[in-house]
Amino acid sequence: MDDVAPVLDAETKALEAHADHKAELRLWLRLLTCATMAEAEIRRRLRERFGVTLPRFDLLAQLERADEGMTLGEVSRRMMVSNGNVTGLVDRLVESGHIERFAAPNDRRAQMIRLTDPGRADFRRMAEAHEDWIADFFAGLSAAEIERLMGLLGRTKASLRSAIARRNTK
Amino acid sequence: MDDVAPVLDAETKALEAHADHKAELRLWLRLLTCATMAEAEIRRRLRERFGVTLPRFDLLAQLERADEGMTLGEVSRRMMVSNGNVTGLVDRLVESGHIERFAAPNDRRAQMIRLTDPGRADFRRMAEAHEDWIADFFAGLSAAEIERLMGLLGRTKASLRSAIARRNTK
DNA sequence: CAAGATTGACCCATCAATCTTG
DNA sequence: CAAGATTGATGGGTCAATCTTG
Repeated sequence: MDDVAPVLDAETKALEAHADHKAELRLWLRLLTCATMAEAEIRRRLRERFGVTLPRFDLLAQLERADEGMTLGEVSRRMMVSNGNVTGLVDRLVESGHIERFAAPNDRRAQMIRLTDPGRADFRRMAEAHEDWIADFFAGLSAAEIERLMGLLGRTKASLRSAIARRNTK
Repeated sequence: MDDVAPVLDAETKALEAHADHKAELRLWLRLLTCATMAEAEIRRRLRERFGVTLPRFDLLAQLERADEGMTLGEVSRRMMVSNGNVTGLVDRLVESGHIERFAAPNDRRAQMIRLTDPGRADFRRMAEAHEDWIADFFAGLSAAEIERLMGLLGRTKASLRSAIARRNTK
């Protein structure tokens, strides 16, 4: 017994200091793989078939249902990216003719942007193809499986929110 | 009836040309949100607590169980990023002292890299914290839920693979 | 010629600093 | 001083071109 006890103690100690969480780690890697595979394929197809990048597509999507246009700050908040990032994206989308800048009424600090007519037409084609691609990505799942996955990912999202909120209090 | 039929026809036509796939689209957005939230939080914590970026952490992780080192090409394939990208990452990790370059035996074209001793020690601390963070992210799910999610994501991954394979044949 | 690595052009992302306006 | 936008430094990603070596 003398030669066994130290090993058990070491394992117990390790378990207290740093418990094993292989199941969660494997789940995270699988979730990440699915998201990365799909996103890479979307980028590839947007580039190949429409000559556009995903961030540009995302910005156009934000703009599509804002007929009056939006300020750059609003785009930045909705896309959850930095202010400076939006400035550069907007520069390039103005350059390509998809959107146009105009001054905000009532606030001389703010720039607003909106889709041009060709920009809107171009985006509609892309959005339609995009929706078809996504449907194809999940074509191997039944409607019931899609439903269950939605539910579990909803629970995951809530769990993530809590964990991220906990961060700032430790 | 005369005023109803045209509407039905229009809907039928739209359905044929471009079926509606809202459930899949919502599922994709939710999956993407989960992955993005978790990844952003991991980047934030790696930066705040260890002063390291996620790509650097990923490269160190690839290297950890290759005591003999790896070629840059092998790292590139495993991380699924381009060759040129790896060159830059390696430059910065050599600069910070985490890894070292050496010439491959038997092939004078190839560069190899391996962890330095301090690099390995640093990575071990990060990896342990990383595993704890992930466990915390999924703390709101039961073991059974984790199991079901793993299964559904496995099916999703398979569906994605098929869809991506289908791409090149259309 | 093909494969390993590097380089340069470009895009996307962050942050910190700055300028203008409320 | 706050907030909206821009700029510059830095890091990470792609691709195409190049150089060396198998």
